[in-house]
Amino acid sequence: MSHILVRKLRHGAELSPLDEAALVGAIHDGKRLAARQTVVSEGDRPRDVHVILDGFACRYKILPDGGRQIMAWLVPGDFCDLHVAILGAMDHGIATLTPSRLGTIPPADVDRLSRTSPALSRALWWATLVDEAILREWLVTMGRRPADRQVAHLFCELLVRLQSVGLADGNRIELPITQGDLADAAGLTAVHVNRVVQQLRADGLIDWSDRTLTVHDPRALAEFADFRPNYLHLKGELWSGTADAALAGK
Amino acid sequence: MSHILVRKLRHGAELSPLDEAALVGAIHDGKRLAARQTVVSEGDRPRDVHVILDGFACRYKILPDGGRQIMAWLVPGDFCDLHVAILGAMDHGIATLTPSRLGTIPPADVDRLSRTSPALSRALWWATLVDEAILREWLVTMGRRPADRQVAHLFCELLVRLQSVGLADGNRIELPITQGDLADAAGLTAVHVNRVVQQLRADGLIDWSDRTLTVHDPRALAEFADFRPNYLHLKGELWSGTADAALAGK
DNA sequence: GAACCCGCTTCACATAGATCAAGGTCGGCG
DNA sequence: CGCCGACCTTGATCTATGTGAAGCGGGTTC
Repeated sequence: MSHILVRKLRHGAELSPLDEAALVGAIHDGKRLAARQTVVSEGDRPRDVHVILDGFACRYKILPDGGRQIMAWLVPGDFCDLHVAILGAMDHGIATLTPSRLGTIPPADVDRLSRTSPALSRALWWATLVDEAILREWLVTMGRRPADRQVAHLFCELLVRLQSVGLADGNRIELPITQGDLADAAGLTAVHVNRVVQQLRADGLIDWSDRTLTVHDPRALAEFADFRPNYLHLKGELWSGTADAALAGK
Repeated sequence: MSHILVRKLRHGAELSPLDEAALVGAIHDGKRLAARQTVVSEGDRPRDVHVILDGFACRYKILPDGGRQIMAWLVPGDFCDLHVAILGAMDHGIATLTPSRLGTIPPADVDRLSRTSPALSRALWWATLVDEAILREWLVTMGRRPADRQVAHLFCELLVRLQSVGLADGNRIELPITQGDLADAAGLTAVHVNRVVQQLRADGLIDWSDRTLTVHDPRALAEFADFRPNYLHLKGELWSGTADAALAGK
């Protein structure tokens, strides 16, 4: 099976075998980290670009009162800091949520690859723009959707994202994060997330136990959450027939 | 005075006079739009790239219940849809908030410029990455900050962004948007935004009348809002001495 | 200059979600 | 093998913000 990063980026551009080989060749097998370890801190200027090869991590900021807001899940295939070189210092931190394996790529190689291959250049742009699109959708969710829809929406997104890189077993994914983590991402309280999750379970929409999330009926959950995967800009007809099609026909 | 787009992008890269001329030369003077007009709709694949030359616009999504979430302010110098070509269809809409003037750039020219000039390429990346950083900060604000801080934070950000492109008169900016618009951006209600704005006025932090926002003491407002401009990744020492410096010394 | 409309303001009341607090369960570690 | 620390669960109560409704002022239209 192909490299996780290749599986992801194929959604963003048509990569030639040469592109794929060059990309994989640039990845240095990096460190393993335990759960809840800092990968990069706010203010850092990391030397290398990090890629998640295995495990879950997140982007976050800490507030003066000690609160934490998670602004993105980083799952296998995701870049942590593709373009720090351009921005200078990190404006947020990155930490693992579960034991993880990270790869690194020297920034010079990133530059070279994207100058050499139009397809890779496009793929890297695509990955960045999708990250941005996800942020926009999270903003909508936090701003305008009630807590239960919000949590359901996060579940839908995670399912699709993991499916898109071949890390799902049907409608079941490994989701070894904590309800507290989920709360920090949703802008809710752990207590309230707990109540919401239990309701989703009681409604037969999901099962979440043994670090495994099972979505019994993805279309029903998507309907409930008002989840439309268009913002993930994936190739292929993931979940064809969801509200996505409804929008297209509008 | 130089072109608004140049003034903005100079924060992202060292542009040579040639770069600047090439960039400005690529901009076609576009249409004028009244307030509250759609520029691009969700699902569109706009032919040209749009730049705001004058006025205020926003990115937004509409929810099934009719609610609107604004996900970004677009002010003069901002790109509306720099990379639709890569993503395919727009996953959100763009609309003017005030009467505006838009420029357009053919996507082929964008490609050419960024292939030809490393500095321009970097500047375009920078603009995109800053948009993303702003989204992250908004997420933090919506998730973890109370309504009054949230509104104050938006004011701080707007002030700095407009200052950075020379559109502020000291600590005063033209802010011809509606309290309802502000509410749609903050994920609040117009009623509640009204209460909060009045409180900020009563506390002597701001004045907002005649479509003009005056920040009496930027450092005090920033302190109140927990605003640190680092995420805007601007050149120069805007507001040096704010909490930003505190973080650096941490 | 009357009629309107839009945005601002205020008030009374409702509620989603926060907060505080107390168990309970389970896996890891001494 | 028993303790301890994370995490989950539940309950009671509080509060920030939403909802619904009404009035007001200024600018625009006819």
